[in-house]
Amino acid sequence: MLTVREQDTLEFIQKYMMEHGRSPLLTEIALGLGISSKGVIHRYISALVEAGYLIRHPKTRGIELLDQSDEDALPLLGRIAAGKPIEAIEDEQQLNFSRLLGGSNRYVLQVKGHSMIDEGIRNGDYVVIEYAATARSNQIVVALIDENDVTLKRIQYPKKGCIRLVPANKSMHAKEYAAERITIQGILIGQVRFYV
Amino acid sequence: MLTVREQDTLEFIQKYMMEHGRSPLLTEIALGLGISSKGVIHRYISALVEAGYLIRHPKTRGIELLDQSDEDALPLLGRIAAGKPIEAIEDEQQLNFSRLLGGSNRYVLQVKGHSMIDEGIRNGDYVVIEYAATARSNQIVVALIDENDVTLKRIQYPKKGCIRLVPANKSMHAKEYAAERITIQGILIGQVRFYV
DNA sequence: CGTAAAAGTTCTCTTTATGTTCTCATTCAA
DNA sequence: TTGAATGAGAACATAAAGAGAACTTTTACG
Repeated sequence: MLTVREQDTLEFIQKYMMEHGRSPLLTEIALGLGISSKGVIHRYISALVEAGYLIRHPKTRGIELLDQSDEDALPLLGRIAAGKPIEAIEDEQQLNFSRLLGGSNRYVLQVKGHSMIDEGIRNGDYVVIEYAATARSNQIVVALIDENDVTLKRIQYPKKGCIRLVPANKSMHAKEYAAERITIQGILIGQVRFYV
Repeated sequence: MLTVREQDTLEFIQKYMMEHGRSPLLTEIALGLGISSKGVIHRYISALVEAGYLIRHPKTRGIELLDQSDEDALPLLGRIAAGKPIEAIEDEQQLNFSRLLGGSNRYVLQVKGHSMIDEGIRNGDYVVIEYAATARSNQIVVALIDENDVTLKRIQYPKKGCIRLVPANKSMHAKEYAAERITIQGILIGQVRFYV
C-alpha cells in the first residue's frame, strides 16, 4: 500500500515517461511535486522499487517502470454523448489500435495547415496513410502535384484524364488538374490527435 | 538505456543518414552536437553499438544503423515515394502510439453527436480518456451530470462552487452547474478516427 | 606500390550533475 | 506519548560529459 506521496511520485514518473520517453531526474520529480530535497524523492523511489512498481538502475535517469497490461488496445467503455447528455454504457469491448498499426505499408504524416478542417483534420494532427498508387473517387489521398507539392485532399474524377482535388474547407476551392500532373502517394487510413 | 547525449548522437546519425545516404564522420557528429572532441563521440558510438542500435565497420563512415522498428509505431514523415520529402520533422522519426496506449488508467469512448465539432471531434470518433477526478480550466473532460448523464465538454470554473461546461459548437450554448452536480470522470488524452 | 593526410581508436584528466545515505525537524493521528 | 509520513538539507560517491594528446588504421594520390 503506497502512501499519498509515493503515489504522487509514481504518477509523476509515469506521466513524465509518457511525455519524454525517458525517466525523470530526482530533482525533476522533486520540482514537479513541490519538494526541495532530492533525498526525499530517493526515499519514495526506494519504496516504489520495494513495492514492485519500479526497477532502478544505478544511473542517471535510471528508473524503469514495471508495466502490467501492454496491449495495443484500451477498454472501450461505451459511447459518450457529445451532443445532448445521453449515455448508455454497453458491454465492454476493446478498441484495437492495430487497425491503424497493421500493415507494413503505412506511414504517418503530420498535417500542416487548415485545408481539411471541415473533415475534422486540424493543423498538427497526425494522419496514417497507406501506400497506394490509385484511389477511388471521394477517398482522401496524399497527392503529389507536379512532382513538387504534397497535399492531403479528397480526390474526384470529374472527367477522363482529369483529377479534381477538393479541400475540406469552405474558404478554399477545389482545383482540377490534368491526370498526369498528379501522383497518388497514399490513402488516408486514420487520424490521430494528442492532447497531451 | 541511453544517456541524453547518446540519444542525441543516435538521432544525429539517423538524421544525417536520411539526408546524405551515408554515415557521418565522427568530427561531423561532434560538430553537429557542439562537441570539440571526436574521442567523446567515439565513446558514445561504442555505447550505441553496445546497446544494439548500431553496427560499426572498421572504416571511414563505417556506421550502420540497425532497424529499431517499434511495434507500436509507424514511420513518421520518412520519405514520400518519388516526390520530394514533405517537411523533415525535428526529432521524431517514429510516431509512437504508446503515447496513447501507455498508462493503465485509460479507456476509450466513442463520440456520439456533434457538440465538439469545432474541436475537430466528430460523431463516431474515438477519444482516449485518462481517469482523473479533477481538471484544470479549459481542459476537455468527461463529465457526469447528476450521476446520470455523461458528456464530453470543455470545463471552466467561472466562480466558486460553479462549473461551466462548454461545447465546441457555435450552435450550442455553454451551461453552468453547481459544482456538486458534476463529477469529472476523466481528461481527454487523444482522439482517433478510422477511415477504413 | 609508398607516402602523407585524414579518420578512427584509446587513453588520461577534469568538471559538473546526479544519485545515495545520512541526520534532524515537523505534523498528525492512534 | 509514540510512530508513521513528510520534508529539509548536508556530506559523500558515482555517473555523465567533455577536452585533448598520442597512437593506429584508412584513404587518397603521386
